[in-house]
Amino acid sequence: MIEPRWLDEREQRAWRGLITMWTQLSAELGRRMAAESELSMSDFAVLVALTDECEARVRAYELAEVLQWEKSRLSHHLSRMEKRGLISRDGCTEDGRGQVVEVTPAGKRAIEAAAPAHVESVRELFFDALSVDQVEALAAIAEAGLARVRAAGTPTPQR
Amino acid sequence: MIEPRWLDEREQRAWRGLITMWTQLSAELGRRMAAESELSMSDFAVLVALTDECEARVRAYELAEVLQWEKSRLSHHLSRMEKRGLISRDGCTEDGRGQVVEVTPAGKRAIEAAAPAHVESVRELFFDALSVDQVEALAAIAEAGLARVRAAGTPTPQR
DNA sequence: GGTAGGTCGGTGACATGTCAACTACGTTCG
DNA sequence: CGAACGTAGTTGACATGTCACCGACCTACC
Repeated sequence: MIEPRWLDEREQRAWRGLITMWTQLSAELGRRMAAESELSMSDFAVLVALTDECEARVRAYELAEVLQWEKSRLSHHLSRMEKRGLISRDGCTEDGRGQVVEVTPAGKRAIEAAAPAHVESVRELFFDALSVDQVEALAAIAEAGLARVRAAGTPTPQR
Repeated sequence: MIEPRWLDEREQRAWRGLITMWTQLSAELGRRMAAESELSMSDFAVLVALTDECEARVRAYELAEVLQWEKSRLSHHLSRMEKRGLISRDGCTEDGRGQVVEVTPAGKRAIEAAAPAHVESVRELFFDALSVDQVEALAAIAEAGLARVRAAGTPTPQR
């Protein structure tokens, strides 16, 4: 067995730092979101995706694409959100297999109520700690990393 | 209601990029770890924490501290790992409330078998995409962000 | 001694995410 | 047409994580 290329000290710092930072940050954002609204981070992500689109009605597979979620996860989550009245689903006329997802008025109200505080939190907990250069660097790092994962990752999980 | 300070385009790019990159990266690392060993990423994290310590026997609250996990999560996870024979727990003689956690030989074998491939994956999927400067920048960003979250975050979740 | 309050850890109910399998429909090509 | 294969989405079993709460123990302080 070949001795693996262990992480050097610098990489170790970056890697463990990234893990801990992300874990803590997303946990805290989630707690705040839950405390101040009736939404979880996942609910929020779905509503953002639905609201971002120009079209009000979005095909489920497009949603999965945008969110980069497994179709199964999306299906389960949409069921829960539908039960809570945040979104609605209807069969698709052009494609008998398809489902079309739409935000309900209640869903729209929910995200509009939650968004401002969430953005504030993201700033307070993260961006306020960074310089403009660091933000720029982070964007580049994220893009490079993502490209790498996409290239090397599992050919097709259950999208 | 004050108009919130929405994210500008640069921040948006960094933020969404970070979310997607991290989600995909950790998912792929998890899939690989699961495919090539009997461990999940969480199991691995626990074993690393236990193995990193100079002492072979570690108090549970120390583990929670190092991992930055809620005590409840740790307790559940240790139960599962104990059932699978990866770790063992014993009452602590100095403190009647305490538990002392220890890696079993099977646990040691498991992490030693899993670690090389995991490091390779982390390199292949992430660090190989970054320059030395970017790694340095990332470490700084992670540290700045973490410090901010720690400072502003919820005073005491259930650690 | 005793009691108030903090700390360590566990438990149960529940929310969420994953995988594998399945149904139903669409597409291609003989 | 129709068989074979691909795609959209759902389902159920299960692993994991969270919250609220409990119980045992420790530490001060009277």
